Parts: sequence; structure tokens; C-alpha cells
Amino acid sequence: MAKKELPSKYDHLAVEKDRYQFWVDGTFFTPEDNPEKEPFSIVIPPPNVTGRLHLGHAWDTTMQDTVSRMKRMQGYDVLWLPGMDHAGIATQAVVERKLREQNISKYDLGREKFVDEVWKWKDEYANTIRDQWAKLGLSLDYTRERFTLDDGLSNAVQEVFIKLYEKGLIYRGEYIINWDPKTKTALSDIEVIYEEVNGKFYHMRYPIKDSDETIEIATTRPETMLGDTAVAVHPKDERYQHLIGKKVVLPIVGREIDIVADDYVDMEFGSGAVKITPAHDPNDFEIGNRHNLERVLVMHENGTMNENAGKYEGLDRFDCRKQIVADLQEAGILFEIEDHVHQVGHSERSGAVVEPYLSTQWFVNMQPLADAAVELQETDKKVNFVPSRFEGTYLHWMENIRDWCISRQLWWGHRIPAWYHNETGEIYVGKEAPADIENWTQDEDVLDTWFSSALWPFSTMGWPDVDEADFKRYFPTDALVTGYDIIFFWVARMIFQSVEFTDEAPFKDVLIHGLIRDAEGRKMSKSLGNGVDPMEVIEKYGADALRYFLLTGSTPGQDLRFHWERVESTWNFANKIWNASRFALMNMEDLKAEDIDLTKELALPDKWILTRLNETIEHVTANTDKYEFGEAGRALYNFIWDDFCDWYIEMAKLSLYGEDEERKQTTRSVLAHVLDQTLRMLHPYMPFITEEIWQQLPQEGESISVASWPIVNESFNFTAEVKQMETIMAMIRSVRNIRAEVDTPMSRKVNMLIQAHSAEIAEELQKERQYIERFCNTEELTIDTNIDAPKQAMSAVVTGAEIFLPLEGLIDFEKELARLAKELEKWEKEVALVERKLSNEGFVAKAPEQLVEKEREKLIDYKEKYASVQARIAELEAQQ
RNA sequence: GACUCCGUAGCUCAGCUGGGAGAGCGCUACCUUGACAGGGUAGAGGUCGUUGGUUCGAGCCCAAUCGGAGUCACCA
Repeated sequence: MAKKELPSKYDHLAVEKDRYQFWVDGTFFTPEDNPEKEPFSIVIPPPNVTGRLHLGHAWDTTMQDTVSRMKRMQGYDVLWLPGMDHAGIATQAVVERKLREQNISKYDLGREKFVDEVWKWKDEYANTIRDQWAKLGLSLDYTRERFTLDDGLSNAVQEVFIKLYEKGLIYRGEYIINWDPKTKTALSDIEVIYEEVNGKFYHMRYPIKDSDETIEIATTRPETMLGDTAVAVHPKDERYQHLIGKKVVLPIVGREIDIVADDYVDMEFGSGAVKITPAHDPNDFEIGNRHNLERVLVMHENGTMNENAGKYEGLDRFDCRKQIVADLQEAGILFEIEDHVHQVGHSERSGAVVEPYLSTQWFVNMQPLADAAVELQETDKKVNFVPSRFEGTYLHWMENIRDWCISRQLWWGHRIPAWYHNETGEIYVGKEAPADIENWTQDEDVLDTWFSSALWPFSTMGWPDVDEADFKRYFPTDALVTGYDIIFFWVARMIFQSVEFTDEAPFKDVLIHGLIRDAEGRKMSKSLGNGVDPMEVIEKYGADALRYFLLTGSTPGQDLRFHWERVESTWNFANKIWNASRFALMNMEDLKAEDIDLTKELALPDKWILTRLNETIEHVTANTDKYEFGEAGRALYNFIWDDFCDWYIEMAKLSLYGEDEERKQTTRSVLAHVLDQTLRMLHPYMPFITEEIWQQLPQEGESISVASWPIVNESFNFTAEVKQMETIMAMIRSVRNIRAEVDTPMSRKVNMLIQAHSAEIAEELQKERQYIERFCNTEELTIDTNIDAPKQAMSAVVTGAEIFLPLEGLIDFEKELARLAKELEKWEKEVALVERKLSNEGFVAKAPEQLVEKEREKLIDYKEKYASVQARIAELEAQQ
């Protein structure tokens, strides 16, 4: 790639343009299937084809990309498999809405044509999603992209359904399910969201047959009384002993129903008597079974009253409620209406109030599957949850699991592979239709979307063909990344299906993250209109800035607030990297990869920055491995901004602007090396800018995305030099401090004297005097072990030395004395603190040796500093 | 009702297996130093919600308590 001059301002749009295509064309993201390499795999949580990606997707996928990119650079054969989810209810609903706008209902089209329409929609949005993935820079292998409704996955779904059916783990039955009257489909328990609603509590008196007595009951849903088939009381309730076995005449309806005794009834609550509606309440259904009660369904599938509702037939359930309340009040049956706050279930997708509804559906018998999944966690094949607390969440759910209703009354999805014999009612389950198809009718329903998502980690790899190369090589996957809101929906189900069908956990690690919130901490939602489009962020600040913000903005498992200011400051970081690189490139002349030579004599700052680089490599690698992206990102930030830019580059200028050609060449080598290594570490976090700069560096790789990950170079650990460097840095800071104090700008040259505490220290400082001269901007610099401290001077202490700045005429003695007094106080406190620690027998005896030794060293240093400051004060006072 | 998370600088958040509190933004003063003024230098600002306990040592562990958020399960 041709070298070009970098503009002085980081232009994220220019940097990111066309870069993704370069990666895809280079097939860097397609694994090599190289047997020499260890495989590493992740499957993407397939986004719904209902629409555009939001910030949550950006967050989730960026984490996966960061891990994938690092592993790829570390030499793993990385497969990150992309794909999308058909999202049954959600997608069907949006397409239906779109058709409705054209005054077309799905029934007008018929099943086949309607499904064709949905496929068209899917193709359109799949392209949008791929464009968004590209903008985010995700290193996905598109040659393996899958869709939950493609042939292979559909085959896996049928296979699983049939196997479970044959094992008796899938059954068809009549139960109370959660019915969504708006979308007219059944829902599983977790698709129901309970929300607090200000409702009413209606108190009624049902007349006892052949008696003047009444029995008091209460309900929140009076319209269901039309389906009452009993009244229940507690068997031990003395108030009602005489009524058990008697009959009640159901008002309006006139049906005679039994008064039954059942333990379920709470004597303390309400009147202690409960109306029983087996067809419209799950608890009542159970009681109905125990007492052999009739089940009377009083509603249609769309939530209007049916023929069993008599004169209320055709009314919507809520209109019926109003009407029935009025009628019962008039009849004197209903005698009190109380305000009542209670939880009401709503459909997760349509928002409609869920109707408990008697219906025949397909279910998965969960207990055996859940047991196996729970047992897995006690073996070494367990799934490692990050953070670990989510394992508790997961296990708690698994241990209290209820059967899973998997049939959905939709057209968009995997049609249930079951046929019913037209005459005998016999059920046939299989991939192919029965031979005498004319005598059979296939089940109209489709499976819950999550039924296919649950198979995703292995169905995408070619299962049920267990000899498929991808399945053998890349399953089980290494990591799964998702939000805590879908642990039950997806993570749990993938685990038990995987255990059942592959005898393995589907992934080794599962990284759980939180939710993205707006700046005020509110959930981002369409209704609030507070959502932020990731593409808008990318347009304004670039994908790298967005990614870095997302990765470093929170800690695993925690929610993340979106702040534009933080994205902006991340852009500033990118701009800093840009300009530091620009400086380096401008000063590298025509340095080539083979010219980089770190074997020549290194200067102090070279040794220091190389040591710091080693520390950074260790820290970033370890923390990225642990999914601690925030920690790793901060280490990179500090290294780049503080160490590399603020100190190393500034010191390197001495060499670069100097005369010594060999020294210059070494500095160039260090600059090139450190920048190269730093960009590599930063690449998984900010792929675009790192690639752009790296292409300009003296190196011979094709792409940084496949360059090797930095490793610690033991020969670059210069402990003694780091200490020296730190002394000089402390000195420079002190001088800057003093100059700020006496208002002497750094641009003015001043004289400076350094009193070293030993000949060795003096010699060391002497060797590095150029840095002191430059950064303290000295006229005359004297370094000695025996300095005659100037009378009129500002002073400071550092470890191993004292410094004096003779600033005649500028010194305010009172202020200086006050400043020194303050400093003396500081060291006095420090000394006292360390002394107290060291005189604590418990500490000396029990604390780690190293720590105690460190404290002893500190004590010597602090005492020395204290003495120096004290002496200086004495001198000043003597002068006055 | 059970459980989980959060409470640290004005704001948003870090703080890894307990060993002298950090960042970004904001604020103050100064600086047109040849990569960057979206920059640099120096600085102000914290009883780490509260109370006990364990420990030589607690922001971190334990208990209780207050405040905020959430998950699950719920009585008609």
C-alpha cells in the first residue's frame, strides 16, 4: 500500500472508508482450517431481521470482535460466524402491519404468498444489517453466514423436534397457556411481562341453591364468571363447612355449580371463597382437574366473548367486563368495587393483556433436560459464566423450570412436523409427510423462534451431520456474548439442547453484559424516543470511537449509560494517537522494516519506554483474555497518552533534532517498534485507525488484523533505568511546580543546582543531564554531591537528591517558608505513618516480606526528605 | 415474599484474589514550545451511604441498616 502524508487532523470518515472491504477482500476473517493452528470460535447472537441494529447490538458485537481479533492475532484459527434470526412473532407483525397499510390482510394473500412477502422483507433487512456490521468493523466470516430458517437449520429443527417427540420429551396437550389475543398466538411463560396495573377488585355474593344464604367471592376479572364451574373454599374453613357439597346458582348464567373444598384456597385472603374458572386461569385449571370440573371457555381467540357468554357474545372482553359489572350491580349481586393494584401479564411483543386460555398446544417436558443441564455445572465441562454471579441466575431458573409451550399460531417460522389423521386423529411426527397424505392434515402452527435459536451454536456448524468439518473443528464454541436480559430465553435453552444433542456445553465462556441506557439512565426505547442510532455515532465520531467507548465504558455485567461527551473524548484519544503517529512517521525518514535495530546502545528514555511497553503488553493481554476490556483499554490509554506522548516523544526529540546519526537511527527504531506494538494491541479495540496508521509504518505485513500479537520481551526489562527515569521525571515535575509558584514561565532559562546524595547518583544524573537541561530549561546546570546551597533559591526534594533554583528577586520568603512548612508537615506525616506501621508487631510479623521491605525503604526515603526540608527551612530562617 | 446489582471527586464511572483512593468530562491559573489549542503545564475537589464485626491492615470480606435499580415468584 502506498505511503501517504497523514493530515494533521484525524478524519474518521476518511480512515474508515473502504477499509472494511479491504479486510473482506483479503479474506482475513475466514479461518484457514489450518491444522497447525488451534481453533477458536464464536457464533454471533443472530439479530432479528425486523429492523436496524441498535446500540445494544453494537456493544454486544464489538466485544465479540475484540476477542476474535485478539485471538486471530495470537495465532488461533478464528471463526466468528454471522447470521440472523427469523424472529417469528416480531417479523410477522411488522410485515402484517406493512400490508395493512395497503389494506391487505394476510388471509387475502394466503399462507404461501404471505410467507413470500416476509422473505422479501427479510432480504431487504439482512442487507441493512450487513451494512451496519461493516460500519462497525466486525471481523465476521461471511462465507459461513446462516439464517434460522435456511435449509440446514430447518433440518436441525425438525431433527430435534422428532427426537424429543420420540423420547417423549415433546408432547401435545390441553392446558391453560398465555394467549396473546392481538397476535392470536400462544406465548411461553417468559414472553409474558408482568406490569403493575391499577385495577379493581369486584366483590360479589353468589346465591346458594335452595337457601337464602349467599357466599361472598371477589375477583379482578368479573367477565370470567361466565365460565365459572365451581366455588372453592378451604376444607378447614369453619365458616363454610356447612356449604361444602352444596350448589351455587351462577348469576346471569343460571348454571348450578358445586362448592368444593381445596387446600389451594387461602382462608386469610378476601372472604376465603374463590370462584373457579378452569378455562381461564391456570390455578383454577388445576383445581378443576382435582375436582373433575367442567371447563367452559367464554372467549374467542381474538379476545371477544363467544357463544358461551350468552347475551355478551361478540363483545370485547373489556367491554364485556363493563357491561357485566353494570348488570351484576343492578341485580345486587355485585356490592362493592375496590381499587386494587395488581400484576397483569402483557405480551412481550404486542403489549396486549395476556389472556390465560385453555388451548391445545405442543410442549417440551423440561424436567429431564433441565436436570442434565444443572448437572453439567458440577462437571469440568461446565459453562463458565462471566461475571460468575449470573450462574446463580441461570441455575435458579433451571431448577424451577416449567414446561415450555413451543407452538405458535403464526405462519412465519418452522412449521411443526406433525400430521393428524383425518379420521382416527392419530398423530404422525416426521420430516416427510405420511405416504397417504390425502388422509392427513399437517399442524398449522410453527415453533417458537427460540426453539431454533436454541440450536444455533451447533446447527450453524452443520449438525445433525456430526461428520461435518465445521462441527468437528469449531464446536463447542469458545465464547458467547449476550445481555443478561436473554439468559432465560436463549443462553439456558442453548445449554440444555446442546447437552441433550451433543453431550457438550455449547460454549466454554458466556460473557454477560448489561443494557445500554440513555444519559439519564433510562432504558432506550422506541416509545420514549431516546434511542441513539449507532450509525449516527459512527458518522459523527467514527466506529473506533464508538467501539472504544462501548468497551471501556463499563465493567462486565453492568449497564452502560450513553454519553455523547464520552464518545467525543474517545475521539480525542484517537486524534492523539493519530498525531503521535504522524510525528513518528515524519521523523522516521525512509526507515524500512529491516532497518529497525534495537541492538545498538539504548538511551534512558528508550529503556524506560520499552519496559513500560512490556508491562502494558502483559496487562492488556491478561485483561482482554478475562474480558476486562475497560482495564485493558485504560492501560493502553495511559501508556499511549502519558508515557508515550507526554514523555517519550518529548525526550526523543533531543535525539531526533540532534546531530548523532546513530542515536537518531536508534530512536527511530524505538519509535517504530513501540508504535507498531502499541497499534497491534489497540487493534482489537480500534481496528480502523490502527490499520490505517500501521499501513504507513515500516513493516511488511499485509494487514494488522493478521499481524502477530505482541509478547513480552524479557531483554527489555530495565528495572534500574526505570528508577533513574522516575527520578528525573520527579525532578522535572518539581521544577515545573516551583516555576508555576514563582511565575517563571518555562520558556525562561534559569540556573539549577542538584545536590546528589551519593556519588553514584551524581554520576547517573550527570550522564542524563541533557534531559534535565532541556525539560527544566536551564542556563547553567550544576550536579554535585557537595553543593553550597544558594541563599536565594527555591528548593525541592526528590528521591536521592535535592534541587535548587536560584531565583533572586522572585522569591517571596514568607510564601516560600509557608510552602516548605507545608511540605515538612507532609513528610512528617508520612514518616509517622510508616513508623507506626513498622512498629506494629502484627504487621511486621504477618504482612508479606516484600511489603515490609518496601515500607522500610520508604521510611529511609521519607526521613531523608524530611531532613532536607527541615535543613532548608533552618537555612532560610537564618538568612532572615 | 425470595434473590441480584448499585451507592467512591460537581457529573459519569474504574478500582483485578484486602497492603496508603484513580480516569474522563467539568472547574481554577498559566502556556500561540517545530505531532496534536479537539493540545500542554500546574492545581483545587473524596468521613469510599450508615453502623457494627473479622483482620497487623477494609472502598474491597461478614452482619445489620438506609436509599436506588432489577430479576423471579405471587392470593382469587
